[in-house]
Amino acid sequence: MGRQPCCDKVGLKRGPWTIEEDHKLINFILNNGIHCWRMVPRLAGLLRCGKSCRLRWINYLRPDLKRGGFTEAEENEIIQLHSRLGNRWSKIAAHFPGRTDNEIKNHWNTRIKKRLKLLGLDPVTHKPIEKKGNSGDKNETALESNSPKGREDSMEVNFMDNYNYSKKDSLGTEEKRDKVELNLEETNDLLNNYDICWGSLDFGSWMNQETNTNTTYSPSFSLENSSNPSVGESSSLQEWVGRVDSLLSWDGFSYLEQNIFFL
DNA sequence: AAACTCGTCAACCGCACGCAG
DNA sequence: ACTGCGTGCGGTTGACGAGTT
Repeated sequence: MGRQPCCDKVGLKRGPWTIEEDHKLINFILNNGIHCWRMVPRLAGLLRCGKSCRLRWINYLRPDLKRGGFTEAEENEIIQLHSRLGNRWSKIAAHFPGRTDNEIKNHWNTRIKKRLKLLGLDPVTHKPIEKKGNSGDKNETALESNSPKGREDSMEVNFMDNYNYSKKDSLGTEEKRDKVELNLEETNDLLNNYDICWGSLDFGSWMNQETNTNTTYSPSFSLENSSNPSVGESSSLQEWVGRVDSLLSWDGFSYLEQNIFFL
């Protein structure tokens, strides 16, 4: 007999999560921990499957998530780890506290892969791509280098620098570079705001206390072993939820506050 | 202004794995 | 050893916004 589906999909909601759903999930997990993902949606009053809840929590709602773009140092480390580990994203993510495997995978597929190709490196083998002399050859790199500028860049980059990116970006203009740096500044401002919100609560230690787990970061973060937050901690949890509310502009959900489990 | 293209990333799918019975 | 279940993982999809024509 075939394997049972992870959930009964009939009547379940799919697609992007609403703020209300997020709120419900966060409140439920903070109050009850996670003992069985399959039960979470039902107990939390969500029309989602357990898998979807797990994914949402791990990739987006987890309080210890690090937000914002990857730094160049992080990118370089990802590349080095990928050369050793291959597409084992969860293993790679284990080296980046606050980053998820999904995030790293996405970043790899959308950014790093292209940069490596521009550098003349095969993103799979991490070795220089052999130039195929035949004009008929149409590998991806060749296609991406179709533009004169693309070719120019790949020529001028010394790929044996081993992942030390050229000072110029793929477009090769200082103007573009300035733009990127500007955006980074904006991002940093945003991150600072995040730090203000998240940072005042020592979530790392709270998590460790709650989970009684090892001190090393696990990308497969789970509250499975956690007991319910004790009464003494509920105030800081409330504080956190309050901050989350303001952070995510959950103005429209104040009514939920009245129904929050631990109030 | 509309149509189209492209890049990004959240979310889904299905298989693999580990564990308990 | 086998089976069933819950979870983890990696590949893939599709919605959406930004940029371009």
